[in-house]
Amino acid sequence: MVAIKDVAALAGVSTATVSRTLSQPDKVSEKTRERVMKAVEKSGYRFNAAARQFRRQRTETILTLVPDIGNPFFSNIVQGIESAAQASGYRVVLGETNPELSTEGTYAGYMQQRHADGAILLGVDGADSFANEDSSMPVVMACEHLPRSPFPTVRINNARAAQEAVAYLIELGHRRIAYINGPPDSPISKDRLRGYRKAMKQAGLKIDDNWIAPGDYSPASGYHAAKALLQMKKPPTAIFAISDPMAIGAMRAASELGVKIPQDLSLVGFDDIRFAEFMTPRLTTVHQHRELIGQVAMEMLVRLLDGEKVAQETILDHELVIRESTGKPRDGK
Amino acid sequence: MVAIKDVAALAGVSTATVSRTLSQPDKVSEKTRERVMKAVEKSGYRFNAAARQFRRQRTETILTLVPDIGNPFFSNIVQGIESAAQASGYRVVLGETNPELSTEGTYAGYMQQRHADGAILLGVDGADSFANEDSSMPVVMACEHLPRSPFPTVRINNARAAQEAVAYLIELGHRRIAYINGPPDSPISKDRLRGYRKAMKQAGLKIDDNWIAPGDYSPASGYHAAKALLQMKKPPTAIFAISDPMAIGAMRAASELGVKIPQDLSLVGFDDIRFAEFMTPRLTTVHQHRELIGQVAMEMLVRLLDGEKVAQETILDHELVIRESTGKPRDGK
DNA sequence: TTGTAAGCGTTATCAG
DNA sequence: CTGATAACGCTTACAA
Repeated sequence: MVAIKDVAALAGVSTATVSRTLSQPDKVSEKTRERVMKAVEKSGYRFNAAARQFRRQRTETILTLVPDIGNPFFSNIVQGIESAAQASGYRVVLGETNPELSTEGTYAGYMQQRHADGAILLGVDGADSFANEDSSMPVVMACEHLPRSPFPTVRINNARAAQEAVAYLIELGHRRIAYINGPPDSPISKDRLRGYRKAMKQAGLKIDDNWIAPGDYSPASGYHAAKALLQMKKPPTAIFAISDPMAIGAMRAASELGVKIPQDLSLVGFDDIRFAEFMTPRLTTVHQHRELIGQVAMEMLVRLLDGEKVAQETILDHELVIRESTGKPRDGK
Repeated sequence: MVAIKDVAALAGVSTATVSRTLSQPDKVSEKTRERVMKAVEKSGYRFNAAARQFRRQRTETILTLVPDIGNPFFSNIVQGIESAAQASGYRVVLGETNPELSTEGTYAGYMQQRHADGAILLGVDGADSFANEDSSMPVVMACEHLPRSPFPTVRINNARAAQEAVAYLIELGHRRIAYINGPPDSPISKDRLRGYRKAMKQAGLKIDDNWIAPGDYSPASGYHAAKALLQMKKPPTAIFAISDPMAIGAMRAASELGVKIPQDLSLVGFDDIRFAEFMTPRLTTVHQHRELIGQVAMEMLVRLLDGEKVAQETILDHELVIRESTGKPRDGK
């Protein structure tokens, strides 16, 4: 194995000089630099990243924990994280927290064992174990905030976004508005449900508990939820699904039941994934700046790693994007 | 910083014993183990992964290079890689090769600098730089094969899959069948195009060059391609798009032009992403076992890292999934 | 089963 | 600007 000392011998300099040439070329005279680089070439030297990480006690790696990489919403956030990480010289280790795919606790001891310098958690799955370890760990949460969490968070105002979406449906004239939920214990679901309830209440509308259908963000769950909703004796005239994949599932259910969107049913999604504007009808949804969320999260983490302070909560903008899946309800409905 | 030697002192054993207790607990007597574990607790010791990686000269990390994580096809493959990696004790570092997001060459020197023990390349982007370095590097390619590549590959038979899809359209009675391509220089596009040509030729059908529309796998590109295709004087009665996102874009284009699927236009996609079966009409497409591709790739890489031999080409099954977006052409067409 | 001790390859410090 | 040298914390022969 060719190491720095071999290059040093070949170039007739010290190991320190070789190291400097490689890491801080400007601290070395031009002549020396050339000689060293030539020796590097000739010797077939390959830098040993593990040795540097060991010596510096920094891995320049961050862990990103994602509930479901298959969901385009999360994968777009990961893209933002990855490009920001690249720009700051960090690597991204990816871990899925989805319990169906991931062995419980695989990543729990990850920070503990100093495999990574910091972590970004997309959603609260597994966040507890991080909080338990040592709350001074450099961890940033994205999308979702853990109540009383020690970790800075970047997200949109989920309650308000949901409220606006539902308010828009009400404004169109809808009174029976159903809601397809996410995992019921997740803060994100709770926030959005709160927004839904608030909008309904402000309009003086009663909520039938059966209108709140369970879901898990997947298209299949949206499909089943909508099927059930649309087959009620007095079905809702509008559905608000808190993820686009669920909304897409709901579109499918409506189509199978001969329910026309937006004539018979208005539908609003959440996230504005790439596919939303290609649906027929084009999907009305709440846009989140997905790449930006990832970028901001990574930038916050870098500041944390540099020992700087960051805001405990960073709230990014969202936008209700009105397209074609929403309209006025039919008369008499 | 609490290190093994501190734990050793506290437990009254040697550092070797502590190391063994942590890495190979069965090589240590029960009594000692307990004593050491207690000392670990008391001292607040945290394992130093970098030190182990350095000492062992193995990072237990693999690099996965993905053209576009935002494409559900790739992200599902990554899920397969990640879960297999977890099962084998490896970590996955994720890198995007998409030149719009990624700085050229960021990951080229990655193996060179021994940041990872091996790599999985999804698609050939950037594969050259790996081949240049040292062809003995543990690298597995997935989805796409590089002609004369030194790297083992796992993929489906793309040419045959495309041929079957087109043959099916021909069998339905279509004669004017258009094709939405991927990046023209990629082997995957070439293989599938070859399959398309072969099927057409076998049926004695001429191909109008204008039927081969450019695309890049994205829904937007499929949308534009289909728009152009459907506005020809004598438009095709069927379109074969070699990615589902492009097919979804094409559905949108058809809808805007009042072209009914499958009555006026049959449409076939490729990959069978999650959303395909939720489209209206449900999308006929070529199913690939996405998670499996990732898993197999990872398992091959593990064997490579263990010094075992692996097959140069592993061809997995695909299936033409016939749903509702395809049908007989209208009479006289 | 346990201990001793020699590294792994880099970087940081300090002196020249 | 360059050199000498001492770590960094762990693993692993080898010895006891």
